[in-house]
Order: sequence, then C-alpha cells, then structure tokens
Amino acid sequence: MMVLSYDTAIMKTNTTLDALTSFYKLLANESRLSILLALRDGEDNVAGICGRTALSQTLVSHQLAVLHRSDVVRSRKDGRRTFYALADKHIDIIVGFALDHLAEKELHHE
Amino acid sequence: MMVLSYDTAIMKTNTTLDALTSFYKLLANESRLSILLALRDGEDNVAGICGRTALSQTLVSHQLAVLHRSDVVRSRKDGRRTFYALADKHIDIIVGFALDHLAEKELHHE
DNA sequence: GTATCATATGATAATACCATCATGTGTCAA
DNA sequence: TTGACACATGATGGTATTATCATATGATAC
Repeated sequence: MMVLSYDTAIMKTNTTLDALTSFYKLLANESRLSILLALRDGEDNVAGICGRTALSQTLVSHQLAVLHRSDVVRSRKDGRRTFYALADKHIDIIVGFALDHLAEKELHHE
Repeated sequence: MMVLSYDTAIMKTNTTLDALTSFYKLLANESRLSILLALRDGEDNVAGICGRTALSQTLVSHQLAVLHRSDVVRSRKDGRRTFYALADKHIDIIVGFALDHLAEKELHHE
C-alpha cells in the first residue's frame, strides 16, 4: 500500500522555483548588481572593481564570494591579484534585458 | 564657489541601479515567483491563483498587491472577483529567459 | 626573514523582509 | 438587510540579509 506518492512534474517545478528564486536573490542586491554591471565592461580585479563601484574592499570581496559560489562570476588568480569576470554571456544578457525593460517603462511613464 | 557638483551620468547610473535592484527584489521571493509563473499561463483571479500555487489567500493577496504597486501585474475587477495578469510581455520573457538559463546550467552540470 | 600589498573571511549589530493572524471592505443572493 | 463570499489590509514575531569591523592568508619586494 502506497502512502506517499511523488509527482515528478510538481517536484521539478518546485526545484525549478527554488533555483529561480535563488538566482534572482543573487541579483536583488545593490552592491552585487553594481559589481555585475561593472563586470559587463570586462574582467577586472578586486581593487579595480572597488574603484569603479565605489564600494569597500571587504564588501566587494564578500559579494564576489557570494557570486562565485553560485557560478555567476568566475575568477582567475594572477600573483596577488584575483581577476573576476561574468561566468557566461547569459548573465550579461539577462541583466541587459532587464535594463532595457526598465528603460522602456521609463519612456512610457509607467 | 561651487561646493557640490552632480555628475548627470553617475546620477542616472545610480537611479538605474536602484530601479534594477528594486525590480529584481520583486522577483526574489518564492511566493511572488510562484504567482508570476502561474500567471504565465494567463489571467486568473485570486482564488484561482491560490489553487494553482497552493498558497494562502492572504499571502496571495499580499504579494499581488506588491506586484501591482510596481506594475508587474495588472488587475481587473469582475463582480466580487479580481482578475490578475502579467502587466506586459516583458515579464514573461524575463522569467522565461532566466528559466532557460537555469535549465542550460543544469544540463552542463555547472 | 620582514614589511607591505591584495584579497579573503569570521563575527556582529542593524535592518529588511516574510508569512501569518485577525479583521475590514465591498459585492451579491435570498 | 442579513449572511456568505471574494478579496484586501494592518499588525506582528520570526528569520534572513546586509554592511562593517577586525583580522587572517598568501604573494611579492626588499
């Protein structure tokens, strides 16, 4: 006799929902977004990112760690520096699309 | 003598950054995302959304209010019911794109 | 080695956010 | 006009997130 049954479709949906939520949470922070926007212009090291975002070194390192753990950025060591870049083109596109969306909303005074 | 000067470019950037952060914050919640995913299938009223998301009426109403205030969804009254729908096609596309991104990541075991 | 540079990391206090409860408002049916 | 239905809203306690401080690690220059 079966007591519990798992609907694969729902399971997948819930897993996806979870992943989607986590993904958006990564983007839902001003410091992290600022860093990501800076990285849209290309790879940079921590000090460089600090300069371009006007954020403290500790904060930038912290948030880069968060972004790195979730594979949103990739890192490369060079001597005592660490260079970071967007992990893939998707991130760039996703952020770009949202920016376009907001710009369009702005135009229509919505 | 000028004490403060405002760089228009930076101002715009900060405003945009702010708007972008707010936008992603709207999406960075499991209940709200669940509702938005349900609405991708088309307009529905509160009770319908509750059924499809398995969320309480209060929670759904609460989050719909949040989404409505930010123009992510639009509403239409019909008798004692209120029907909600995605405000525009962009939201649909943006969520769809993120879903694709996650699916692709999944495929590559990243 | 020692100092310094570049970055990373643990702890913490303040704040923001969330889901729930209790209740309010408006609509329709009888 | 009373009751039930559909939804909205204010208050609240619990939890999560955030930025910062202090400090640690690891690489290079001297």
